[in-house]
Amino acid sequence: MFIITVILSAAAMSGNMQDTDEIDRAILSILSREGRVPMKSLAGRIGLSRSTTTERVSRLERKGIIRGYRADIGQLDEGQIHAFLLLTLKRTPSIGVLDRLAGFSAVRKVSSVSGQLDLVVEVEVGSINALNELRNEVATLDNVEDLTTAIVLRRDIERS
Amino acid sequence: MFIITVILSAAAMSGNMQDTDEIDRAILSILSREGRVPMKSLAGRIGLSRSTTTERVSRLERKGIIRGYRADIGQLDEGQIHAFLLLTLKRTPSIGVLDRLAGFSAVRKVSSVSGQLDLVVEVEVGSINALNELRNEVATLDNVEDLTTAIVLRRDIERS
DNA sequence: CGCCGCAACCGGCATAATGCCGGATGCATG
DNA sequence: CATGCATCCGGCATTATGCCGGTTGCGGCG
Repeated sequence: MFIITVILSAAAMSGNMQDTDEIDRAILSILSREGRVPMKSLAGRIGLSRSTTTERVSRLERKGIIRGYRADIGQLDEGQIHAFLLLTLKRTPSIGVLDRLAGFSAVRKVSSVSGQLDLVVEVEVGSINALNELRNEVATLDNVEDLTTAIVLRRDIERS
Repeated sequence: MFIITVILSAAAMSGNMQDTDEIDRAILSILSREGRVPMKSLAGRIGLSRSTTTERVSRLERKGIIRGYRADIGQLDEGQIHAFLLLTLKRTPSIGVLDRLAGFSAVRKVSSVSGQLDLVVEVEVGSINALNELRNEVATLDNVEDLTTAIVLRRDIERS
């Protein structure tokens, strides 16, 4: 097999398409910080035309590399209580539950995990009452089989 | 101070402005899931005009309640495995365990929690083998009663 | 009690961004 | 050297945005 070297108009570097190349990473880097930036200015920053940039972004979306765009919600009213909700689902791919979870502003992070658990949900609320309400709402979501709540008493180690 | 009551054209209910009212919460709920939705369609969904909706969103941004917009990236840095180690201790508190955990460079975050669990440990390793070794080392630490490992398959939500 | 200011709302118009094409280019392949 | 393919660009009709003035309901004040 020959070495596939593509010199693109002296601007882009070599790249076999396939997955994410240098340009895609630049796009992801920008969009992960400025999710609402217009395609036109994104294009300008990475040095491609608007239509090409749009096409690349759509491809990243289709491929699932960009799963969506989220507004980054700050504290609604000074949340202090952190907790983990450990969820077991009845059926495991559950888009519905994720959508609902994303709707709670208290939800900070959701991870799909292997093992008996299915989701680790990190939440931040302003009061124990709010936590209880959230807990009840999450527990009664369709497809949620089991829910364990663990309130963070102390943050012992936090890096990076 | 008097109660500021705003009756909005028979559509919205009462609400004191000040912070976030019912409508703002609707906006946040939608934007937290669809960060790139056009203002026009956002407006349509919450039942206000485009300009009013835009003004509300800008206010949320100015107030810092919306911190920004992020593209939700799937796998960004490949090769890194994230996992939660859910620890139950024989006796709590246990300074010894925390010291030992801090000694592992793979340990990213440790939270003391209430409930049946005692510690939620977030780790980041380069391979499944590394995770297994780490798991074994942690499990055999003095004072560790039980250890559940949950590998993060996918990061579904991550804010801030 | 009428007037003013304010906050929240709406609609409209010029400008900017988007969606959707067709067409060019470079490269591997038969 | 013709064909297919991936990538890129530009242009035009459509849509969204930024910015403005105008309306409405209500508390404050003379």
